[in-house]
Amino acid sequence: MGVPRAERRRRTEARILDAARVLFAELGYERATIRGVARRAEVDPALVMQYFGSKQELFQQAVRMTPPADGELDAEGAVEHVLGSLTMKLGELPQGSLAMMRSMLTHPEAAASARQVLSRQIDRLAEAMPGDDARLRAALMTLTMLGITVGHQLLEIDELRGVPQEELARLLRPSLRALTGQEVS
Amino acid sequence: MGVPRAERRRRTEARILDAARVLFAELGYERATIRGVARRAEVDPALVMQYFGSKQELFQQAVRMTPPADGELDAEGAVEHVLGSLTMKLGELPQGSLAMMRSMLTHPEAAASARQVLSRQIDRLAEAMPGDDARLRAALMTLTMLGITVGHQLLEIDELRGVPQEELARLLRPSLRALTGQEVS
DNA sequence: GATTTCGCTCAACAGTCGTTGACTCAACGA
DNA sequence: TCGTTGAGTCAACGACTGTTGAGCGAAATC
Repeated sequence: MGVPRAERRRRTEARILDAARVLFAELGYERATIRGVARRAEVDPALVMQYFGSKQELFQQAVRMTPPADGELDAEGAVEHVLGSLTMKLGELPQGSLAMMRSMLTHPEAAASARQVLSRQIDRLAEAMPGDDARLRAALMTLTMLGITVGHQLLEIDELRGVPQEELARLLRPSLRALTGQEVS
Repeated sequence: MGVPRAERRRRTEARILDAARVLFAELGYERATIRGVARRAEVDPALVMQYFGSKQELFQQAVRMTPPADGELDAEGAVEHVLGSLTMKLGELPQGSLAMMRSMLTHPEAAASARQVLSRQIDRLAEAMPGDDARLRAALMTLTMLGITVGHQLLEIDELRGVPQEELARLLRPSLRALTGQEVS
């Protein structure tokens, strides 16, 4: 089989990264082992080290993702933007995001990464919202979605199993809208 | 000093349990070690095993808590009940709850325990809410609070740091109320 | 006061983990 | 064709973990 060396290398590296994402997402940073990743990628554990240097760097590479391009939003667009992230999440939330979320409570590096992602989202929402406590309300919106995503994707709460994303969006829209508007004392 | 044997035993056991709760809450199940718990309780690691049998049982004992007694609730009381759990949580959320939450995404046993606690809360809220999708809306309310608690207590999101609980309750009340009421198609 | 009980410690075992260095062998460039 | 590079493997090290059994010494029992 005439597979060039560079190509082979790229494929194996990708296979390792995919395996790492799956295991980190399923088990979290601690329980996922280099040996397990290697076994799933059909590769020797030492090769994982040779390519990624350490378990820590493997995790960072597996979790790294491109931040979504941002445009301007108004208050109403903010609600739909948050609900949109829900829609994406209920479909095929990227394995890397799941890996980050799975470990964010127990692995310091994952926690830092999660804080950064959430902070970016909060910034974006706050710009679109009136009032001086806009950041606080934006944070509450973001954490609301975090809770629902955690409950659905990671804890697999029964009540959310198999509920179509449109219905969730429909139920959540008034609730999120209430966090957007400026209250009257 | 004449401290009776039974009393001494009880004190040491309590010291170990307290240490376990703190470490499980700070580090999660995996990173918290029997040796670490023993060191913090100023005791030999073997004693922890002798008293609790295994790390798993130590965790269960540390996390076990008495479910709050439940009375009747109406739809409006449900919102205040959820907000009340927030109030408690922002003050001195018991170390055992923090330990459970910290590990719920990475430790299967903690996940099961969390599901049970959340399920109980969902049941309680659903009874107080009208409509056939009451359980779903109750789940969304519960997960909303979970997200905010996680963000505040475990991820320590900057935006929530030092915000008085009354203001959080004030901002969240309309949002939660929107999840309670029956929508008109 | 002698004996038993038991809270507690000490030292070690077995397993798993991340990580490393020496090695094999096929693809590559001259 | 020959030497070189580099993808990939093998076996092992050292550290850390949960867990165990033997033993010590003071409190309890008679």
